[in-house]
Amino acid sequence: MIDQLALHDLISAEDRVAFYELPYSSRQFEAGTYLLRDGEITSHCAILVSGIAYRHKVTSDGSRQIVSICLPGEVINLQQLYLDEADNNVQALNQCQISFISHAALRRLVNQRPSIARAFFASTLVELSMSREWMLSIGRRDARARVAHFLCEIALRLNIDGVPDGTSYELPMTQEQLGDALGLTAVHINRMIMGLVKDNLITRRKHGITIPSWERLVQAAGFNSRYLKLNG
Amino acid sequence: MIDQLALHDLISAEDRVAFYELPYSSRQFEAGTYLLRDGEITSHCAILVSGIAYRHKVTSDGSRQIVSICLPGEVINLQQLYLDEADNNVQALNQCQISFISHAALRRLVNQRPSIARAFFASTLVELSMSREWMLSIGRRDARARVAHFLCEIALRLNIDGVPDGTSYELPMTQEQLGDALGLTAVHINRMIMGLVKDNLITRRKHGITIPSWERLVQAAGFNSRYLKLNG
DNA sequence: CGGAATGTTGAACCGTTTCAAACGGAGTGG
DNA sequence: CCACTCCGTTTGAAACGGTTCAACATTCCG
Repeated sequence: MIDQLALHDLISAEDRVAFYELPYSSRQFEAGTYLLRDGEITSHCAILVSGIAYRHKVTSDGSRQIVSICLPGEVINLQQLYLDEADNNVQALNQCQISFISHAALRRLVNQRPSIARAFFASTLVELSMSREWMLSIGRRDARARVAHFLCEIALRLNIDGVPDGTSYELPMTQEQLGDALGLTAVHINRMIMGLVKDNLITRRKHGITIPSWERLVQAAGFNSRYLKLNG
Repeated sequence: MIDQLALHDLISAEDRVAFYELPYSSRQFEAGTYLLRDGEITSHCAILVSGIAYRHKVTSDGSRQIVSICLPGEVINLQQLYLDEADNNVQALNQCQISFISHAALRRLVNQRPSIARAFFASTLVELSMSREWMLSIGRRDARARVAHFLCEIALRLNIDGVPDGTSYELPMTQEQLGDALGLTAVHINRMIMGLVKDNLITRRKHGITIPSWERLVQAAGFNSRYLKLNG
């Protein structure tokens, strides 16, 4: 099943059927395995059907920056459909199910069906928009707001219709990974999370996050959901 | 003239002609004027024909992050072709000439000509790739490497065939703007630039940057051009 | 159960910021 | 042509946010 592909509302029912009829294969990957490797040249597009993954890059002296979180429905390596080599890595955070569709088949479909091309284009534009907001976070928000903002973003992307007070979700990331995502140290992430818990902006159980008051967390984060383009 | 649109090599000669025949209008903008405003809904795509601009976002408490530099050939607001509202600002750094093409005309063309759709898609993917590297800079490189890396990127984007030693270019940015681009303070930018000059990694005259040794600057920056996808 | 990975806490340190003051160049008006 | 102002650059000193290192607690997992 590749139902979860976020084809937005831009795609017609007929085109959706055409998409679903493409031949594909499916595989499971354990937490920690690479779904895409820097330097790799792929022949298939990989769609994340279930699970969570992260995309990261590494500097020449070895420090790592996570540049995005991949949620179900996203094509992990759309870039390689038109640009040759991958310049980033994608790694599974928990058990991930991936569907593969050959570049050839997808290119053919995209050339024949403008509405599908448009859907891919739009999803890439949203990704670009998210990465701009991510830059704003890393560059200009202090550590506390950065963590809060990240938690807001994930909450909303997992609950696209809104985040009622008391919403909780699983965030299968270590504090080290959070640090790499937000340009901070694991130690400092820990202190910030502790702070958020102390101020009752979130509560935790293992990797489960609960948000008692969406409004207060949004306030602490300076979060504005507009950049996620959720409402078509 | 909208010749400079970076349509890559992906587009056929025939399609290029079709593109150039689209009706468009052209205008000049002074340094400092907004070419795109947060919240704006546009009916035309704007192509930067000459001049340099920057794209930025602002946090809820007013600090600014520049998220990309726009060079000639780029479509400034491609995002608004498929997503409604702009969520970022674009401002001219020097005198800019902009060509406008209506969304309607461009959509029609893109629907009819897959190779043009592909070119826009590819250029968006490159922009995404650049923004990922930018995140890596802001998140994980120290101030000196960040400045050096930025100077490398601009040098290479302006001289896509390579940067021979002694290359120089105009960078019409204040140190405050550089700070906003790199997530630093104007004061600290100044110290870092001073340091680069002292170590003879760059020389300056007003806003002109000269690179005596590309290799040494690349070394200081930890720069790898791969993410720019310059070679098709 | 035992060992490794992750989370927590404290203290010292350091890169960057902040604040403040001086400097230089470009443009303006007298 | 000089005096004045404005904006951006330069420099110094103090303060701060986040890092580093190190030790210990906890959870995870075979």
